[in-house]
Amino acid sequence: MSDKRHAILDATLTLVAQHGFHGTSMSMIAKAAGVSAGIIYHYFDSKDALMIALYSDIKRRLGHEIIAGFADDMPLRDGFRWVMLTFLDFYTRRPHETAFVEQFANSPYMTPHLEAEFADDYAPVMALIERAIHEGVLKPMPFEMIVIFTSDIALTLAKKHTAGLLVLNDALKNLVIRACWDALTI
Amino acid sequence: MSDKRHAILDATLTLVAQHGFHGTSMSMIAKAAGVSAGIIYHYFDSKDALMIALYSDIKRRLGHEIIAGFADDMPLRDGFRWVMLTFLDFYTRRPHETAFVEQFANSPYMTPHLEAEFADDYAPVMALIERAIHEGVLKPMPFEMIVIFTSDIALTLAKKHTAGLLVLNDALKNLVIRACWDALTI
Amino acid sequence: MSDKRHAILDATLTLVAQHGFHGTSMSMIAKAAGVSAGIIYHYFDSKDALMIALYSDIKRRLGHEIIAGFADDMPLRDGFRWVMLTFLDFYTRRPHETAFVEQFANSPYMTPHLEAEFADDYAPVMALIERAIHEGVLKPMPFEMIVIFTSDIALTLAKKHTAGLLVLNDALKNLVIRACWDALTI
Amino acid sequence: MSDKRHAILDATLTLVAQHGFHGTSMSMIAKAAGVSAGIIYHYFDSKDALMIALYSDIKRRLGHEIIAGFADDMPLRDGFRWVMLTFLDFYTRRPHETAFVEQFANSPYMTPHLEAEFADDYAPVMALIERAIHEGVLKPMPFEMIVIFTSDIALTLAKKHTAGLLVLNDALKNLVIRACWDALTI
DNA sequence: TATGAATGAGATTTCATTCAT
DNA sequence: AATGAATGAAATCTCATTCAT
Repeated sequence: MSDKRHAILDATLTLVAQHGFHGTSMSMIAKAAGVSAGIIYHYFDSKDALMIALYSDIKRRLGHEIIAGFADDMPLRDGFRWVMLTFLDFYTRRPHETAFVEQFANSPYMTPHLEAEFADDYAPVMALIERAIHEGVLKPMPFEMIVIFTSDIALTLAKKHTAGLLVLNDALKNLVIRACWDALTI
Repeated sequence: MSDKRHAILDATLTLVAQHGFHGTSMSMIAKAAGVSAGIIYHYFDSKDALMIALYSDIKRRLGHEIIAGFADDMPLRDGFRWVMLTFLDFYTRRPHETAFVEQFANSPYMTPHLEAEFADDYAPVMALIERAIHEGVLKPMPFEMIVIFTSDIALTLAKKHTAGLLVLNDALKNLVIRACWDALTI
Repeated sequence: MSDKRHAILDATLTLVAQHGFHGTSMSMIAKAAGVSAGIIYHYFDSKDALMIALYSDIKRRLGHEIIAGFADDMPLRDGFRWVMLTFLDFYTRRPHETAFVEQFANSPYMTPHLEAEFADDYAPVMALIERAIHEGVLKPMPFEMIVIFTSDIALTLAKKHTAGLLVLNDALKNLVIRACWDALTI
Repeated sequence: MSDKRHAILDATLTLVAQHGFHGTSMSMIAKAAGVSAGIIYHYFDSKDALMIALYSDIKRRLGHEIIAGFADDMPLRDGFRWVMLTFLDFYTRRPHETAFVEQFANSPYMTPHLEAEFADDYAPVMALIERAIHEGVLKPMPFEMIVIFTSDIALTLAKKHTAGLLVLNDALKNLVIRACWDALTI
């Protein structure tokens, strides 16, 4: 991928995290990326398309980080722990990405159709969940409840950490992972 | 409070829930509220002030709904259940308010200073939590963890219900309340 | 109609006649009309809508000038002469309107649907033509041929007069009116 | 002439006929012609120069078609008929060229100086007209009147044919040729 | 209180043209 | 002779806010 495209995405991420979608103009992005305003439209069709591309990018990277530590025959509990730690890690180490994702997810940009595009990137996680259901480890509950007690909790927690409302040390990580495991399993 | 002020807040709520902050202009609000564009500035200093006023309004109303069912000498578990049910109810019955609050909370409008203003409206809940800590019922954890396993979980769940990703029936409500109680208590 | 709306239409007419659609920017129009750029969008939805409104305006005014001299029981030949003289007069006395109409008619703005909107303004002329057909004065020919040998010829002639390619004096007017009458009648 | 130059002119013709000057960008032309945007500037100095070159091209081709059927000693009436038929043919068979010429002729591109450049291409027609004047066949009238009752009428008629407003069959062609001959001759 | 015309800055986007390769 | 990324000015249009009435 071209250097310039990357610089544009990078500048967008930082600026939106700080100023929001509304507060981030295309000329601000151009200036921060060190490119001309016009060239952004060579790489992205519109401001909206740029935002969507950036969201996709982040989701994909997060998916890769999760998959990276996966083994097919991992014990369920280890898999769950790895997923939670990766989420917590990503969301705390990358506050800009996290802020962007949160804004995006609660904006009119977000559509179910878009979300479906990342299925491949999270396939191993899905496989893990299906294995857990099959082995009768999980309480019977809708799939989205599992999302809540993994990704959503991790995101919320990391945001509060970044905001300085709590300190996400190892003890708290363990506490949350344990709490969520207890919440999900029989 | 004047009828017009109320109409403006109402129109703003609906429009922002549908189109986002960015997609909601003052003239759209004026038209939807059936008032002139100029008069909005009689009731609110600026667009930002209007948004902040609306957020305060919603938070206050939510606080009142929670307090309404409170008794000082309520058993802890009953108090917890009431709080959870009220959150779940409010967030599912009022999807516009919920969407607005979520967008607001993840936007540059939000400041810790602002959040502190609602302390009074949630005082009885705080008292309940302090009683629980004092009685040694809760696991030792930062205060914000308690927020996560009550308000934040309820909000996330209600959003998924509104989005049609799951159905929040009584069984699921009980399941979540139980899971969160288990997560928080020793 | 408001003064400002009129000033905008007036400025647009002059500028487009001189510089063409492409060469006439909204800010040029605003400056020439002595208004701010934004207010144009209070009166017209878009640049296109402004151009279409101006075209309609001119067509309507031309229609009124023609109708003004009409009597229902006019001899056909007098009616024809009046129509031709009015066209020639309008197109020579109003070179800006003429240049604008010509550009508009040969641009993508023009649609059959739009043209149909002026039927009412030219109804008496249509009635005259129908009377001529009914009385068997005209050669059998498509309606548009009649347009060619009246309006279109007059426009072309006036343009050449304005361009200095010929001088449209009374003698030439009579010659053309006679030539067109001969072309159309049996 | 190079293939690429030809492809560029061809693409420009089609696009301008459909979208107008304003609606036709250099990159649209490049894509339609299957060349890079930059190379257009190797063949033409600017967008304006390209448009002018295309106009010249069309006028020259039309001139050639007319001359092709000419004999110096042709009877006047046959010459006139040939000229009219060629105009009608060209303008109906080549609607893109016709639309382009019309737009161009009514745009700021057009200058008398430019028009004078085609004198050579239409020299035999001019000779025919001079012969007609010399032989006393024509009514005394300005030269441009002759243009109106030949080229301009043919163009207008063909445009209406292309627009579906009338059908230009042999009968109508003969009617028009006769009408114009009558209009011009004593 | 209330209107809505008016402002003017600024937003997104387009596009003719250039230039390193 | 050819590419297409890059520029930067300018275009259209929006919008929070003001103000005469």
